[in-house]
Amino acid sequence: MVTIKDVAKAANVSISTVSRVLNNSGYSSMSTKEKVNKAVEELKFQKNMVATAMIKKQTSTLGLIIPDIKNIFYGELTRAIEDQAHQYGFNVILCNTDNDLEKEAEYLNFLLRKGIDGIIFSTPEINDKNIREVMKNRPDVPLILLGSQVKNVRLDEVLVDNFEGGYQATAHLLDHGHQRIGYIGGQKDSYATVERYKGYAKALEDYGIEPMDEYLKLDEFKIHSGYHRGKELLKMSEPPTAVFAGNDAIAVGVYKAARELGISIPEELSVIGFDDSQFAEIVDPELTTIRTPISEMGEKTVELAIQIVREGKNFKETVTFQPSLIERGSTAKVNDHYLVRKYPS
Amino acid sequence: MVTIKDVAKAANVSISTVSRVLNNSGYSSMSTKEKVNKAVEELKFQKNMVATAMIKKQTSTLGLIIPDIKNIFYGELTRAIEDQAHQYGFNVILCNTDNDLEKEAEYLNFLLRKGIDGIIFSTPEINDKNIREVMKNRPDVPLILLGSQVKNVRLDEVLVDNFEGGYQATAHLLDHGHQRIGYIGGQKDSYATVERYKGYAKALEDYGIEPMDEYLKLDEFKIHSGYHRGKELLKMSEPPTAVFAGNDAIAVGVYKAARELGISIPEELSVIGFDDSQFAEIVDPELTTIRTPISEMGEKTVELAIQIVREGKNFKETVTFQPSLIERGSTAKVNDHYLVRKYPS
DNA sequence: TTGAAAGCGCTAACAA
DNA sequence: TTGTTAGCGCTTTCAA
Repeated sequence: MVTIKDVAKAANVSISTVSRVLNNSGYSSMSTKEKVNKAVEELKFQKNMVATAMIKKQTSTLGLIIPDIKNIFYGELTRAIEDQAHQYGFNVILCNTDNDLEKEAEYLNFLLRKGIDGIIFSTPEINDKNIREVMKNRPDVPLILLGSQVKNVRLDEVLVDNFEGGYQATAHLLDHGHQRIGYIGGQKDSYATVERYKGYAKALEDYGIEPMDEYLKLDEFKIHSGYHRGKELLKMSEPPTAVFAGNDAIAVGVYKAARELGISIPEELSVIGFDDSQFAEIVDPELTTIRTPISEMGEKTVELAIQIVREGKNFKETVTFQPSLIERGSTAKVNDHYLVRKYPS
Repeated sequence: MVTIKDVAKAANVSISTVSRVLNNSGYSSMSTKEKVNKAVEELKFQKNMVATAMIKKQTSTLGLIIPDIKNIFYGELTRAIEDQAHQYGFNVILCNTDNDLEKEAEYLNFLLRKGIDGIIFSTPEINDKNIREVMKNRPDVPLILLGSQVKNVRLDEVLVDNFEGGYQATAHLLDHGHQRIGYIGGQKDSYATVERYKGYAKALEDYGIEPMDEYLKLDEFKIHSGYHRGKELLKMSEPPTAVFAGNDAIAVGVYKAARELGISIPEELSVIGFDDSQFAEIVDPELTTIRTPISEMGEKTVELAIQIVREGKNFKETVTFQPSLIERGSTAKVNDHYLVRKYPS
């Protein structure tokens, strides 16, 4: 390994001089600069960042905590984050926790000991236990929440307006004449699940409809959840004519359930998703969904994180992005014929 | 920050004693062990891994180079790799290159300077330029190829038998009576594209059919490629009755093309994919595909990498996994009626 | 404008 | 069984 020492020897200067020209700090004459740069090139010297990290206490790496990178939503989010981090000269260490708090704690421990410069949390169920622990023991490490909030914890947060999204989705369905609208959410304690539900309930209320408990199902933000809960919904004696799925994966599961039951979308059942992930354009009919500006949120999060790292202070800022309705083929006017056929008198 | 020094002071021993009990190396009496451990607990001491890395020249982190984590195939692969790495106490730094050699070089540079212990390469088009550079300048850093081979470079490799997979896929179609079979591959120079094509061609040959250039399309391993190339294929005056898609994403694109042209799968067109990714079970009908044992390959790769890191030598081993046919609903017997309808006399 | 020297937090001889 | 000491490769005073 070529070190600064080798460069110093080759350039016939001291290592501190080499360091100075390498970092463009302090003074150095043009001629020594040239000498040093020449030696650097000849020896193909690359500064060892571990040594720098030890002194500066900065590693130019961020930790990213998510439940599962296989989940397409996190794939898109992670890509945006990694790209932006790369722009700023940072690397990201990926941590998949499966929402397991112990696993999360292990990762946290590792990240902290490796001296990462900041941690981005993006898990649906954020339990404050680990977060509080980190805040207490390592107040120097920037933490940023992406997509979720934690009760009673004040941190920088980047969110999508889930309430608004839930409202838009439900209003869209109501505007198409649907009255029996199911909601299949993710984890019960998830911020997104709760907020989207609130938007859903508010829309129903505004349209003069009482939310029915039977139409409310909570599970996980996964395909199989949508499938099972969707089946439950569709097999009811008075099934909903439309389903607001907590995310696109759940919507995909609902498609599958409907297919198996011979129910066609959107003729007999309208489905609306959330996120506008890749899934939305793959299914047939293409999925009407609420777009979460995933990339923008990822980018903003990294910018915030790096700003905090550089300026050394949390802003305790909350940045909220607005969702938007993307209308495709999975939602349509409620079909009275269907109602008649399934429930004659 | 609590350091080993603080612990030493609290336990009333020297720092080397603390280091010894921390690492369970050398001798130390039961009583001092207890003293030290107590101090460690009280102070909540965590060993700074940056300092250790500097001395040991090991960071317990691996670099993973892929084209794009948004791509569902790499999501699954990355998850398997990260999990296994975590098992061994390693972290992984994610690098998305978009197959851009310059970007790849940048990442490589970073990883090397950060002292990562090994690099896993998993990109379809592996150009040997960057790899050779690393091998030359940093022969001490383990490199492992996952999913691809590079000409004239001998490295540890973990592969799936692409030829066999291509053969199986094509034979399956041929067994169903198809004679006009299209192949839509990924990047022209990609190892997977080429090997799968060879398997395809060999199967045709074995069944006495001459491969036709018009039925061969190459693009990228992406949905839109499958869509565009699929349309080209399906709009031919004598279109194929079956398509072997180079991967599941391409197959999804073919579905879309078929849908737009009013061609139904599998009645009028059989489609077979490759990988058995999440996409396969989402589409309707579910996709018949060749299963690549993604998780197993990811795990094996990490095991190899860590073995090399620990034992300090490359084995130059090639591990090949066997693919398998997963039959679902997208392939069926060739439909003579269709042929007649579309080409009367 | 440059160099000597101390030190980041830890490990590993070596001596005691 | 323990402590002293010399580094790992770099940055950063401080003197010169």
